[in-house]
Amino acid sequence: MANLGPGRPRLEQRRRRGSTPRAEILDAAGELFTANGYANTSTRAIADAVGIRQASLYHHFAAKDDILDALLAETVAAPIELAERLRAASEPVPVRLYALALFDVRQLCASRWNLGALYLLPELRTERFAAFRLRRDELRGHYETLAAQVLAEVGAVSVPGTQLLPFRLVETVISIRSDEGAAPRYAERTIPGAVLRTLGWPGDLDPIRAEAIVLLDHLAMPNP
Amino acid sequence: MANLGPGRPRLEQRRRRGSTPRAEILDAAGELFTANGYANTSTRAIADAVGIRQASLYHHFAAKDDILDALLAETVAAPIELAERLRAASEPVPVRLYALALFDVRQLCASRWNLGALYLLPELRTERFAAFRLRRDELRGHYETLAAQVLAEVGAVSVPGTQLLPFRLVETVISIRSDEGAAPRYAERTIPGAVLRTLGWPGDLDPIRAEAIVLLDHLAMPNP
DNA sequence: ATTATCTATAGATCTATAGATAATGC
DNA sequence: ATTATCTATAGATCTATAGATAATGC
Repeated sequence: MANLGPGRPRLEQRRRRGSTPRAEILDAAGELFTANGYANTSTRAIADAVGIRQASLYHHFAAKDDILDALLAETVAAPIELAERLRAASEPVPVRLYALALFDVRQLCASRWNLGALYLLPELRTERFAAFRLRRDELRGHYETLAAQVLAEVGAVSVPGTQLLPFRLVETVISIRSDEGAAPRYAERTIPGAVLRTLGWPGDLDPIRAEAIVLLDHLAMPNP
Repeated sequence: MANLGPGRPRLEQRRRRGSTPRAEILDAAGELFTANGYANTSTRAIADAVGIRQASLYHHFAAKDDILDALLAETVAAPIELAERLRAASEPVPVRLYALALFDVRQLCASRWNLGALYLLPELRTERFAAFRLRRDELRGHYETLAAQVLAEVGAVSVPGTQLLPFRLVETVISIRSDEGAAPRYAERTIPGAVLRTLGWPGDLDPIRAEAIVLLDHLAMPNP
């Protein structure tokens, strides 16, 4: 009801999740980019979905690609933050890797839009998105470090490149969710478990999972 | 040199791989769609890359999405054909699943363009691509059937959804290749191996791999 | 004065169609 | 006659900028 704050009033009512115009724009753009594609989504379509004029977008974002960049940054911030906290944790490495995978899978499943589907956009290869690529590389690095430690613990001779699979396995949630329309309930058990299995971890997964859940609770990551 | 066949001569020389105009167009479109995105690639850009006028494309394809459809169809035809032949094979199930994964990974690594990156295009959700989606579902079904048989053989209590992972694991080649610019050499050993490991297959992978390679040789699939 | 919106528009596209033209093939 | 190309263009976009307007806040 209230149209608080300064500025000329909108012609249309607020309709989007988010308390600031910026958040409203990101919500609309997230929906449209994932539903219709980045290049196919016009700034006019975003503005229409928010209920403002096309030109008004440019008060909040200097260009269309700044909207994409903001959405992408949100997708990696929390898992990177968690991975950094996990470095200081004293739990066994398999528990820490399981916790990272579980947290990431949960976020990929539960996020309002399947933004991970944007990772393959050719636009991300341009200089404009170099910073985002570095952030995603950070996250990938955390996965690879933990995976290499698990491999070392298991001690079996492992096939080259095996430590790269956990990160990729977790991101299969993106294509599963894209193909099935929603992420299936079993993903958050199956995929973190498969992460340890591909590394040759032979033990029972249930206690690892239980420890990982407690650990996540302790680290108190804001749930997505 | 020769400009054989009927029709008005081109203004520019042939420069694309492919002996027919159709093949030349698909080669150019494959490059441009994967490098710059489908929506970002104009029919003019494809025509320029082939060395013909924009309008001349429409003699070979009725619309832009027909070009995409033709490219996509090529990516699933060979693995589906192989999967069908594998049903009649007498080798143990793990060998057959390994063979399918190995063949598919090899094709995804070696194909001239990383066309799998187009699977996440929002355009594919439209009615226009319903036939392609069905074909890809066929391939996924073959993976799931073989995976379920391996799970049954292994006999361990498995986590729900585990039989869906092999198909997804194989397709991680697409994002690996997209991120690294090329598919790494170890993918064709690591990924088929990981497929069996996620299903709980406990044995030595080397003999399975050797049998799978012989099997592929026998089935004489045209190499991509 | 500052802020968030609005209206209007420049300049650059893009897809697909209509119809002409220049080869080969019968 | 058939085929593959060509030229020309309609009609529909799209992003970003310039500048006006209507609120709040000092």
